[in-house]
Amino acid sequence: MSKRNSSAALKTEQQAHVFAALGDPTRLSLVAKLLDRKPHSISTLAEGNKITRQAITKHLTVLENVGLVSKIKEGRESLYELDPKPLKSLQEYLEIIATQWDQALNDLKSFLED
Amino acid sequence: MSKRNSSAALKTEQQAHVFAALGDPTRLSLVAKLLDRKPHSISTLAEGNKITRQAITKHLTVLENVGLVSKIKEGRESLYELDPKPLKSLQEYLEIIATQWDQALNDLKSFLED
DNA sequence: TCAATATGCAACAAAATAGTTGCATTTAAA
DNA sequence: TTTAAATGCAACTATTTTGTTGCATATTGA
Repeated sequence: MSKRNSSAALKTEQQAHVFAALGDPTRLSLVAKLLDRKPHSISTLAEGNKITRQAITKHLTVLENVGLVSKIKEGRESLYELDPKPLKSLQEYLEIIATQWDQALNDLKSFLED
Repeated sequence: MSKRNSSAALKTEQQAHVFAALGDPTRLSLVAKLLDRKPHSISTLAEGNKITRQAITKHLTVLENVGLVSKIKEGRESLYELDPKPLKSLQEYLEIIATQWDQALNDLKSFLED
């Protein structure tokens, strides 16, 4: 079919993984904490949470597996920082969807005005 | 602290539910099929899928629970159609995030240019 | 009315998730 | 060199998810 080069044209499968990674309140709040684009240690990210540090580590691994965060070992701590690419991709994906339904509405409008 | 009235200011918890609903390849493909904004029966939506109709029904229920689709019973069939509001909300949510990280980059830039 | 179509419902099983606890390892600091 | 801090790793449990099968119910059409 049509050829697209933008990152928004990734397979549905891939996008679903990113959606899934964001589909947990704990992980979404972790992403929110990382929005300052600065590296945060696991301990820092685990602060204030009700669940254990180990659980937080697992969530960070999930985010890392879909490329939403990257991990850098520095001294005795592991620093995580956000990678905006997958989020950008999702944004574009939703834009495409929005375009499609706007198109559907316009088609309907044209039809009704006929 | 700042007050926002847009639907993008919903709780993280709520957004996470929508992300989770989209975080499954089968469900995401169902949403794609519904993008024409027309009502589709369960059988129609199940066509071509490898999994059973009953499984599709469950996925549709998940989508319905987060408000992404609505169900209308017509005769002997159940018609599902897309509701774009939650998707719009997600889009705005991602836009806010994008704004935040752009801001972070600008702050960094200003700092470095100092 | 009878048969085919479209769903609904419920019980069940397998697999993935989310979280915990306990202990080992590595690094920084007193 | 001790101690405290930050993680890593593994085993284990509980819950949720995903999907199946079998059967019942409701509708449409010949």
